Amino acid sequence: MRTILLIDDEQRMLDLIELFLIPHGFKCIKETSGKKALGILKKEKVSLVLLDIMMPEMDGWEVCEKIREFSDVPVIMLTARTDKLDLVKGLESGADDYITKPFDERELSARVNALLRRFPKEEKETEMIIYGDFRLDKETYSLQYRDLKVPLTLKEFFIVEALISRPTKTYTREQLLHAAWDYNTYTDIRTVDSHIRNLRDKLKTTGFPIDEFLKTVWGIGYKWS
Amino acid sequence: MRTILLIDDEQRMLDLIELFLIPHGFKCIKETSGKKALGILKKEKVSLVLLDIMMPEMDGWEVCEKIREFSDVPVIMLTARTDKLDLVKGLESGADDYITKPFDERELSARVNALLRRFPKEEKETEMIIYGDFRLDKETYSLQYRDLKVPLTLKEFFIVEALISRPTKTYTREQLLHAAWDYNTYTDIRTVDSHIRNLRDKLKTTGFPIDEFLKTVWGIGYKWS
DNA sequence: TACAATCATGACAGATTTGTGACTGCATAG
DNA sequence: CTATGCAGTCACAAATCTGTCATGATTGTA
Repeated sequence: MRTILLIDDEQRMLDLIELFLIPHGFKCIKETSGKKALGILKKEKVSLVLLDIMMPEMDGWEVCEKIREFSDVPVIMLTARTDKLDLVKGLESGADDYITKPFDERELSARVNALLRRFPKEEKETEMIIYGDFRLDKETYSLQYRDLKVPLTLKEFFIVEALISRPTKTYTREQLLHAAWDYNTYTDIRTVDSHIRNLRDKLKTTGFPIDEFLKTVWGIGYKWS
Repeated sequence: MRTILLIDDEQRMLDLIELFLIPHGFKCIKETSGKKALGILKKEKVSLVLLDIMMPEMDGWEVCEKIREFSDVPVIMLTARTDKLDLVKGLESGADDYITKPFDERELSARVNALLRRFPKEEKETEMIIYGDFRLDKETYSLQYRDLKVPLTLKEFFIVEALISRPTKTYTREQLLHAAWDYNTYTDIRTVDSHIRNLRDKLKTTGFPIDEFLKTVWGIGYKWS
C-alpha cells in the first residue's frame, strides 16, 4: 500500500483529506508542522506529499523547496486561492501539481493517481500468481519453483493457472476443460489426463517435487495442494 | 532541445501556442489531426504532448488513450471548459496535467517545465537501450553486439525495441503489431513473422548469435532472453 | 479377495502453429 | 525509367503441440 504524507495546519482538513483517500487504498500520515513533516519524509517511505500553502511558521513554498533539497517525491500543493501567480510559484518551487480548494474527491484521487503512475516502483503482482514456493508467470508463460523454471505450453499453463489460483479446491475434468479450452469444445474429457501427464513428466524431469502438489482426487479430478 | 507535439484542430491555436513556447526554448511540431499525431509520436523524439480535448473525428481523451497504449510521454490536456468532470476524465485517460483556456504564458511554461523536470535524462536514456552486450541505438536505428553493428529497418527496430526493453517477456504478435505499427493497422498478423525472419537473416549473416536471444514461444509469440 | 470403476502411460494420428521461399506493390534515389 | 530496398501476402513444408486409443495399473467396495 502506498503512503501519502498530508501537511496542513488545520487538523480538520487533515482528517477530511484522509477520509477521502482511505477508500482509494492509501495510507495517510498527517502532520500540522512543515518542519516535523520534513523529518518524517526522511524516515518513512512516502509515495506522495499533499502540501497546503497557507501555513504559519513555514509556508508551503518553503516546505516544498526544502523537500526538493533531498527528495524527488511527488508533491501536490493545496490552496484556497485561485490566483495563477500562486500556481506558477508553486510549480517553480518544485511542486508537481496544484489543487485549489474546495476540491472534490474525484479530482483529488485522479490527480494523485496521475502522479503516482509516474512512479511505478512497486512490483506488479497481477502478472504473477504466487503460491508457496511456486510462481506462475503470465509474462513468460512459465512455472517457477525456487530456482527451477519451466516454460509451459498454453494448455498446460491454463490448467496450472486454474489449479494453483485456488489451491486445495478439487477441479473436475469438465471444469479444467472450461478453464483451458473454449466452452463448447468437443474435446474428449480424457484429454485432460494427457496434459496432466505431460505436466508431471515435464516438471519431474526438471526436478520439481510435483507429486507433492499436483494430486489426483479419485473419482472427481485433480487439485493443487 | 526538447520537442513538444501540439495537437489542436485550430491552426490559429497551434500557431499561438508555438509563439508562447519558442521563447522558452522548445521546438514544436504542430498537428491538426489526432490520427496523424499518433504516427508522428512513433517516429519523432517528442518530450511532451499538448493535446486539445475538443476536436472533430477523434477527441482528446481518445487520442490520449491511444497514446498510452504505446508511450509514456507526458501529456497535458487543453480545454476551454472548467468542468471538473472533464478534468477527472482527462487524468483517467492517462493525461498528466490539465490546463484550461484561456491560459497565460507563465502558467503554460510553468506546467510544461514541472512535468519535464520528471524526465531529466529521458532523452539520453531512450536513445540507447542497453541489454547485456546489446545496444539499440535510436539515433541510427541500429543494433550493436560487441563490435558488430547492424542498421535496422523501421519495423525491425520497433520490434527489437519492444522485445529488448522487457527481456524474458513473451510478446504476442498482436502486441508487437501495436508496438511497431499504427494502432489501427489492418496488417496481417503473420507479417510479424516476416520481419522476425528478416531480422534473423540479417543478424545471422552479420555474425550475431541471434538464435540464443530472439526466441519463438510456440503458441504465443516471441521473446528476447 | 474379487470385481468394477477409474486413472496413468505409451504410442500414434491429427491439428495447429511457425519457418521459409517466392512473389507483389510501393516509395525513393539515381 | 530503372534499380534498389522495404513492407506485406501467400502457400507449402517443418516443427511442435494436442487429442485419441489401447493397455495395464491402481483404487474403492462388496
